[in-house]
Amino acid sequence: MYALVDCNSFYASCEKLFRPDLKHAAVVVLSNNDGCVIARSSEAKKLGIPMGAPYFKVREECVAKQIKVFSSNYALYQDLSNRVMATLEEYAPEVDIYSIDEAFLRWFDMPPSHDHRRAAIQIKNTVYRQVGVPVGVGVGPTRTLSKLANHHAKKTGGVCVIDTPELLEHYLRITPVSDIWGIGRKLSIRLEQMNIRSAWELSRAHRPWLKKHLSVVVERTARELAGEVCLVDLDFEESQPKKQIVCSRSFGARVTDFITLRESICFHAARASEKLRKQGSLCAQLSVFYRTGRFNQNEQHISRFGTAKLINPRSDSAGLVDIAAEIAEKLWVPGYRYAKAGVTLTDFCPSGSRQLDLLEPLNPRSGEFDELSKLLDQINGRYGRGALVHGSQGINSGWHMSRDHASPAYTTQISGLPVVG
DNA sequence: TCTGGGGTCCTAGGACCC
DNA sequence: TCTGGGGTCCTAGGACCC
Repeated sequence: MYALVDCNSFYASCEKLFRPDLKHAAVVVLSNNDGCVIARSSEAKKLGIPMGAPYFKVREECVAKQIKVFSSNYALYQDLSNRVMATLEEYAPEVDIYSIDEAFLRWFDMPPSHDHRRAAIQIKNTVYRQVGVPVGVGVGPTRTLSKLANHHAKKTGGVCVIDTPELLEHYLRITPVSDIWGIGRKLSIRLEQMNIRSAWELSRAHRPWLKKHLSVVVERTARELAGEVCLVDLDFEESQPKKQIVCSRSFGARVTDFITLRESICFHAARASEKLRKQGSLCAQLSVFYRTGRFNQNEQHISRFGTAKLINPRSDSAGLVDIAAEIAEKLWVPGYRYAKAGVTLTDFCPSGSRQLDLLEPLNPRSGEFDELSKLLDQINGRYGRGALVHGSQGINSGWHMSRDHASPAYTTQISGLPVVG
């Protein structure tokens, strides 16, 4: 059996945790740059604040309804997430952390006397007691069914267990296809056109037909709904290294000059390479993009994207920042109000097994760059992120995001004055 | 005026191989 | 009039997830 544990309104719950005065208040949390609503406490949901709403459109409503608004504080959320996951690991040796606020547990051979419901309730209560974050627990014979159970747990007191054929049929019948994990907007429309409206109908649909007309993904989902395990359990073994690393941000204000834009690109490249080194990988491809805002009808839009393939895979900050800056320059088109920029690293290999190029002479200085990066990581590890940066990232650059409603760093330290390199 | 930031997997089609 | 039958690998784009 699988159990899916999911934190309720996670970011909003985190903000409430250190503000007992807000225990019963309506709280919303905004995305970076205070752009959209990305989390709502149950009280805020009841007051009708929609998920994903642009903040400027609901700002007045929030004031009128006395809803407390927070900018997102990811350092806080990650720290609390770690505490939740550590608690879960006491309960099941096999925990697959699926996102910042949810994890799958795998239960083997639970004796019939030990009922799943009791175990789920215990997990829910323990996390709340030890960390203070409310969670819901869904239990089922496949991951897809544990997700489905978790979805219904919100209406059944925080715990929902699917462990008999009768319960399985019941929950499948009352679940519309659009609520199934893996069935998004486009697929639900297509399934409904095919007269498949409930999870029950999908689980009974003709499999080869699903595979032919939709995809293997839908076919697997149908099997999982019927109770057949299809999703591989690789993730339970060890945490897998990422296959792609993206660092991007919207600007606090529109950017029109190349210098500022390049500073942001260098910043993202440095951060991406830091993440790359942290997971012990090298990358063989680096892409840069920047674009104007997507929503303003009255201005010209442009989107720039460029990629460099690296003959010798690498992970050093200096080199990757350089390459990113070079691409950014080639892509530059003046005269637009740019809204967002980012860097993507792909094509990874483990740093221990660097594949050298047969024809390219080995750069005798590449080792120095790696040493420099190591030093950079050590200094930033000790004095806080951003203590030592590349000059090309700029100082107090004009593109950084606004966070007008940030909560304090309750559990995490913020570094002191930046040292400039 | 102001609309997030990450990820994964699959597919189709093209280039190439024998 | 007639023009084989297999394969692999790579990439861009789309769908999905949180």
